[in-house]
Amino acid sequence: MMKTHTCGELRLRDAGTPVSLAGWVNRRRDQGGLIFIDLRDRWGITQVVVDLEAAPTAHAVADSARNEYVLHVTGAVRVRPEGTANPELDTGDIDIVADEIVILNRSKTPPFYINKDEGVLDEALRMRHRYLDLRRETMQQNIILRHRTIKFIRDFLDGEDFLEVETPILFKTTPEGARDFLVPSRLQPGLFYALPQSPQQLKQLLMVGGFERYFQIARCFRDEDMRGDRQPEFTQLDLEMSFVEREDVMALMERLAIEIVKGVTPEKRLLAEPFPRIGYREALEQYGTDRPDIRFDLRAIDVSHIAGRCAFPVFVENVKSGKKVKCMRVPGVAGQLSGTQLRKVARDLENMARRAGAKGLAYITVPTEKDGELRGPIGKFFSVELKLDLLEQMGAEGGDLLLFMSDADEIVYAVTDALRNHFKAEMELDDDLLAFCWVIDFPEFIWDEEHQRWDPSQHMFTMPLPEDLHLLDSDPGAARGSQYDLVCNGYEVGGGSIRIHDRAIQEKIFPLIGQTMEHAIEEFGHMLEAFEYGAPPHGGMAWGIDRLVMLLAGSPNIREVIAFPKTQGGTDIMAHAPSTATDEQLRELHIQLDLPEEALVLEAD
RNA sequence: GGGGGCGUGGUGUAGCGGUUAACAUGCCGGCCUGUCAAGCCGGAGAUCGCGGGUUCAAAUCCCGUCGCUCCCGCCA
Repeated sequence: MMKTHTCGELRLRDAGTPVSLAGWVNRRRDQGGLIFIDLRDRWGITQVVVDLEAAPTAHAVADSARNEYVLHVTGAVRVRPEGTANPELDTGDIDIVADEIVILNRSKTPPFYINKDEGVLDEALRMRHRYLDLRRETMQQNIILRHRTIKFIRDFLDGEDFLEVETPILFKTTPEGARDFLVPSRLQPGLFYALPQSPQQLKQLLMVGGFERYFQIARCFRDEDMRGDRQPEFTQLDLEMSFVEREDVMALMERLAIEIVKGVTPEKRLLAEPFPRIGYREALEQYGTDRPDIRFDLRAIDVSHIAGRCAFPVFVENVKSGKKVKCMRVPGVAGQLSGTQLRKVARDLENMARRAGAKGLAYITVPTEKDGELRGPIGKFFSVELKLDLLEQMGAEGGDLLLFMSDADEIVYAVTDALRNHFKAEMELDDDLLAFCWVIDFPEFIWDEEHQRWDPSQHMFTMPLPEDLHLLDSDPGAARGSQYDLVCNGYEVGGGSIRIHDRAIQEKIFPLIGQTMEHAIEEFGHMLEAFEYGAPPHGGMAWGIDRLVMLLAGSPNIREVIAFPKTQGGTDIMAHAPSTATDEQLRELHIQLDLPEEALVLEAD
């Protein structure tokens, strides 16, 4: 080995030890006769001192070294002279007096700073030189954190008797409902593999295969548009258990989540333990989304029974026709604003509501003085008695801004979500606070207007809640699934369900979701057949590892915790993927291109 | 498919109709034996993403385009 020690481990106790270190020049300080080099590796930084008189050859080498050069240093550990220790460095009590320095490799001047964190850097530049970006301390820490998280999960599940089993990447379309990535088969002309959107089918078949407790750190592929929390390929903790009910899986998974946080990022705090459980319907009604960030308490509250009696015609008519009037209380804001400022804020919020589909956004402000009038365009429509009812219902205090939404449910949800996200951005929430919650009682199906049929809200193998099984025949829309989603700080970090292991129930699902039995058998016949050979009751969960690590790292997006992520356009601008195939390759695959005119092969820059 | 943001020396920014295109840092050279964001002195480095238009005059205004990004659709 070229190194006797890492650059992060030498201390006072090592004084006098002869050592060999190797790493990158993080920074060089040339004093003339004395040169200091901060040598960096992934474990830390150690200061190397080179004395012109004591080691003239080493000094000459150090003189020519530059940032990011790769050096091998031989010397001895010495306690730093009185008053020159650096408390900022773990190794700051000592330095290495170099006897010999070898340049293992030189480096061009890097295109961006590796030795200091400048905050926001152009992502295209970072991606083009990702191997350099990865040298930066934050990226090193993120990737290390990712490793530790996955290691922790493996150890935990191993301790719970789970087996890690690999499943194919070249497989067949899976029932998640996203667009598949296809891989043409050379041996079977005209046929295609689909990359798995998740190992969903395979893990269920592993249960039929008798393994009882399976997990996998599995790469998954979905050909959909990107977001900050979505990549076309991403990593799941995929997991399945036999002979369990919903509570068994949830309890184990909750314990895993808590232990990950405590074991991997002990500096983080959990908002609540046990994790709160929120019904899907309740989540939509109060937060406007099925993945609420419960670190802050802005909620939409139904005030139809009050607003329906006020004199504002819109509210009265909406309530009469069965629509709700919802109210969101924004504490304090109005009290701090002048009339002009308030009207501007209200106008901006209203525009936001319109973009979310609403026709408008009514508001009132609560007076700071007792017995004051409600202000705002619709304040005058509330009598004194109604005003008191409203303020009590909302728990409103002087200076609060009350926002009113009244429209079709979906629009009110969208507005609620948009408003919450807007205020969230202004609130500077604490990233060290992890607000996990479970969202449960999802509907088994969601109505698809476009295709006029039911769609599985999770996937077609999700078992309805036992008490709702009878609804499959009478009122499928009312049937709840056994699904559970694990949400943290507004991100869905995982989800799972108890699966259907009974072919009879499975066969009821297909026609409801517009699948003919013939088609179902063609695509999923192997599943149906497997269920006929003693499939055990089973259920499981899949976690988005990228999102989980992102939250643990406090990163703004999952690209920060993925070594080589893709851009929003699905490309890798370092390696230029995707790229064209040669005619030869295409011929072997029996593929002809039929490109739209404008797509004359854009080789990424 | 749609809406928004950004693009100026290597990097991060300023400039927003007439400037020698500014500042910091980095880079190159010199000085310096206890620095650690080292310091001091000197120097090089930008056709302002690209194309077109408006104008006597464009980094600046307009249109288009490319790249990155945020969001909606899509996707759990």
